[in-house]
Amino acid sequence: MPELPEVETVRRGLLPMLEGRRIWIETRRPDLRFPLPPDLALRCAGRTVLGIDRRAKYLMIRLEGDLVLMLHLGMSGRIAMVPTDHPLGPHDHVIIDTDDDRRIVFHDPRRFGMLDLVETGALPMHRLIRHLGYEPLDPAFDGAALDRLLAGKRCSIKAAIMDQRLVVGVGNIYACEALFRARISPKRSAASVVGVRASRLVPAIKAVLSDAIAAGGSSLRDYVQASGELGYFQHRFAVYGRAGQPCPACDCGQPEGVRRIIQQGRSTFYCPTRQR
DNA sequence: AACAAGACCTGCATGC
DNA sequence: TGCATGCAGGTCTTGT
Repeated sequence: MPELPEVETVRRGLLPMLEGRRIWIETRRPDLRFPLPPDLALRCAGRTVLGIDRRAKYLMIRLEGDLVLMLHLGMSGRIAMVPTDHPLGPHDHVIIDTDDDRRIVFHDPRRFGMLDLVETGALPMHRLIRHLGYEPLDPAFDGAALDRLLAGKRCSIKAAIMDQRLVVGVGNIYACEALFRARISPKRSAASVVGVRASRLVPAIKAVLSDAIAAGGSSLRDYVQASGELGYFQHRFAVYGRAGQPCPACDCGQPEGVRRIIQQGRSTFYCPTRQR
């Protein structure tokens, strides 16, 4: 269920367990979104983890020897720390064991997730990385950048901010939440978001993502202790999943409340009164 | 060139 | 209970 905040929270949870540790990988199923590199386990065996970065929704586990283990959680991917004698299930596809006897499990029922091993120098040109747009929390992603990205775009503003070639990390939930916060209708054409609307959107995107990361970070320690899972947390959304409920920010006076529509085959939630 | 639709998978909630 | 349907937080590929 990961968008950028969940992936970032996984990164922060994983880092203290893996940084500086030697790791051994076991692949229990070769076919995730695409086939795993066949020699993945062998090439990683016993290498030390130097650090973990994030680019878009990809985790980049940096290994000694100029290798990077790329991990994407897809729709249903989860990372958990489990005891080494914990029984493994049918969807526990990849196991990472450390030299201090910890075990990390990558669990992904739908198998839209992926894992790849690339040389550090080749990473920027990796086919899945090459076309990615701005990091939304990077200061370089500002109003002027958004203006350039949206100019001439005829798709909806929601489709635009979910387009990973423009800005990364914003998935279906946080697209809805950011547009709500910026009071912009998700149906509006991207190119029509200019002026005062555009000036609200960049801060809104940064704020919803930052708030969610903060919420994940604050719950992470307890959550790890409870279940072993890293990076999943209860988070309250203003509009996502709240069709029919009253708009939390205005008194619309309409009985319908938060409206649900379909855009690009995905559910969109918004307040038609507040968002224009 | 830009956009929408289809594809990939499984699990879950709902309704008959 | 069984079965069909629709839905789910992603994104690459295909088709118009």
